[in-house]
Amino acid sequence: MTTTTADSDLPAICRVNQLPAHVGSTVTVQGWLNNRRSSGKLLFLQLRDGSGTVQAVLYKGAVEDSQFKELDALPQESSLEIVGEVKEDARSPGGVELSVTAVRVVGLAEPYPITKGVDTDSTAFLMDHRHLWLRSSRQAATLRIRSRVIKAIRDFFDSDGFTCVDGPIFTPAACEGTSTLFEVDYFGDPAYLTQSSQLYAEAAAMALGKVYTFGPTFRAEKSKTRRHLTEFWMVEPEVAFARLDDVMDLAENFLVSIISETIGDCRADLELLDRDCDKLLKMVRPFPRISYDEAVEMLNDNGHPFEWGNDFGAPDEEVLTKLFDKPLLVHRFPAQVKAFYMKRDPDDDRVALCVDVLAPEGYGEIIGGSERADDLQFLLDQIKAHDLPQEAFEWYLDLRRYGTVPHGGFGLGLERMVAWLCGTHHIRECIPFPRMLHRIYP
RNA sequence: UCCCCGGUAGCUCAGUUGGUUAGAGCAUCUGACUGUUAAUCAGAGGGUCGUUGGUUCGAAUCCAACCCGGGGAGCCA
Repeated sequence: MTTTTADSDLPAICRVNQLPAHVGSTVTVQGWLNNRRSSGKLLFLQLRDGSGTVQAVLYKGAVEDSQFKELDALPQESSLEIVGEVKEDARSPGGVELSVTAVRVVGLAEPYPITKGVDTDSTAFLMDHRHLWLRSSRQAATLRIRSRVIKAIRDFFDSDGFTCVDGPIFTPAACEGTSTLFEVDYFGDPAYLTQSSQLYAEAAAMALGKVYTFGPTFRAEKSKTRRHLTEFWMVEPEVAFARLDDVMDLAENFLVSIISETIGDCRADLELLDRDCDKLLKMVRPFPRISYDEAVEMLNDNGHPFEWGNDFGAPDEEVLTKLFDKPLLVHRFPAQVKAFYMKRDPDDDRVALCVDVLAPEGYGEIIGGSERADDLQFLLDQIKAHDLPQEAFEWYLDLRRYGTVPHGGFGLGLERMVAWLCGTHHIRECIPFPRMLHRIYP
């Protein structure tokens, strides 16, 4: 419980989720009117404060008749300070309720657009009202889980000797073509919003050993699927002297840590979202690891013809992930479908030392990582073969000129991770204000 | 960029051989009710049927173009 400052005449303020500890006390609850029901001389005000909702019971006569009448007609989402005694009552949702002695209307609301008939099928309407939709219980729960996932991510790396070194948002040149980059005017020259901090993370790893970057990422792809945003958050660890097996171990430990940490603190929110936490807690090490070659074989064995050399599409991933009940690690893809900076497998020059982590239940690729090419001449050849401007990469090539070492890392898409954890169908609900094709408001 | 679906009240939707004044639930407004749980009950207001053009005596309904949105593919995290 905290004490008030501005309105010190009111009893101590209590958040809704703390009310059970204050049965018998008179407290103030600050929040918004979630719902209202009346029964003649009896009025039920359901108040939401971000930590939960509580039912406040008001008898006619407890306040002046004129105020009772005003409260009996109060629009949804009006903001209130309610003073009342905390009482246990089995008839109240949540077990405790407020027996009201005073109410202050802080802000009278206009008729609220999101009404009972609006459900999650009304996508365009809810997206246009995203700023209000956040007030619904499912959206608020999702954002609390997102916040906890972010903390779990930072805690995992911070407690394992990693240094957080965020990459720049403005970048000078494309690392993989400009078609998927957002161009901005940078004092007369073109610049681009970052679509990965990986190259910068590699530079930082040569200075600090173990680093991670965490920030927004921008992709100008015109993707319209439940797995895509044009602006999303990505965490990218990078470790000097790490080999592909180390990268896969790190990814596994990382995912298990996020799941257990988040469930530890957010079980109620996950259950509100109808997510089966026990099922998630079965995601323990080791995760299945298969090579691309084995994956191709599995696809063909399961009546899903697939030719070696192609990248997996969403339907291919679905077939593969349905064969397992844990995240699936697929490693050593054909180099031709992967980025120029990935190291080749010394045992098979056709494949790259890379790994994709595919989440179960159709959430797709949540992690992509690799061991990086550490040989200067190989990178020079790759840049030429990919038709990239070498001068833009001189700084990156310097990392191979001045004490090159094996190293690797991966990137995890935050919203895809949160969507999988929450069981949310579309990742747009897993970021406060999603940016998509056709969507930049609010 | 390609494929599929849609656009009727603030919201969700119904509305076909083309035919009076376009309906329902929720929301809003008015009233009733001393334990409601998405409260209930009675009444009221609320519409450029996405836009433009065409066919027709007559179009929400049929045709065309366009606009907007949704789902998926590709690409990716």
